[in-house]
Amino acid sequence: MPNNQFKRGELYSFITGKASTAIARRLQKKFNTAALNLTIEQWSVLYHLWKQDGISQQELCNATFRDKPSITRLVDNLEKLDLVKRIASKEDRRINMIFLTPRAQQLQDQSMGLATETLNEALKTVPEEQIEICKSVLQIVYDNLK
Amino acid sequence: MPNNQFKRGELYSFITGKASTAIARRLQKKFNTAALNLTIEQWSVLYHLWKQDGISQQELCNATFRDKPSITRLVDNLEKLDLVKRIASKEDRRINMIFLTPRAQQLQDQSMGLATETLNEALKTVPEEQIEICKSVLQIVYDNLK
DNA sequence: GGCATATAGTTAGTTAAGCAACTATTCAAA
DNA sequence: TTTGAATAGTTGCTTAACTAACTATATGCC
Repeated sequence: MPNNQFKRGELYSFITGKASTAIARRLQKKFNTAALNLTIEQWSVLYHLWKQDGISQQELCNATFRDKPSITRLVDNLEKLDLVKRIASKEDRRINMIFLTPRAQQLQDQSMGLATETLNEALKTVPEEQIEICKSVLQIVYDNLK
Repeated sequence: MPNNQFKRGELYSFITGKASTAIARRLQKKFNTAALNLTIEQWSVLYHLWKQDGISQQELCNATFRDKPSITRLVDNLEKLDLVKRIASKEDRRINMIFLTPRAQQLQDQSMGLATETLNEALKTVPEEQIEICKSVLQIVYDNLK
């Protein structure tokens, strides 16, 4: 396998993910400006609960690509913020089912709007077909390493 | 601005950067397996010092897209590992110039080889021209938000 | 039934990021 | 020349990530 396939700067950008970092920072700023009092990581958990409420912590791990301790603490903090509740499953008492509170349900439209707005700003000058190619490359990268 | 330009899954991947996260995790595992005792973040600082030794902490902030406290603490930890030294500038005593130790100079070839190897694994099934398009899109995203 | 194994989640310890507030030094303008 | 602003770096606080070790529950095999 050739060791000189990448020029240095390219290598660095791919590994450090400065584009996605920039997107996350911009979205966090919008959250702060809107006084949402929500981190991007917390939002990423709510994101999956808005799709499907009442899933287990393990399912949140899979959905958000995080390990179990990370989800434990994110759920801890979301509980403190009165955004989710842990409810023990009756069929399997090892499992916590995570449910949105009414407070969290209210955040969906506003925060998803800000996320869409951020992506529109990030991609406003990029042709649609290049976005598709970029997405597919990133998906392949993820699949290759998973 | 249209609020429905992105499907949900696409939005999420762009914001959370799961591809670059996967690359960083894979590289970290290679570092650990090779007993390099180095975090990806520490490596990213050394990366710029290998290009140019003896730059200031502020220049490291710009190069690595980190804020000043982050660099302060990364340099703290790199000093503890005997990988860099802070040397106060004689022209401007506010400035710390950061210099690689011989120990850090020895890490360059091995760690850069592992980084290249990781990218080759990540991108092995992706045509060259799609990699170029992906890179350019990510650069535009960064520029749009900077 | 009982024991080994797997699974769900938690806790502890280290590293790192972001923000705000702070010190020290330099520079520039009155 | 002194005073105010800008710059370089540090510290404290909170949130989050990863690893390893842990508890509790469930499952499956004998």
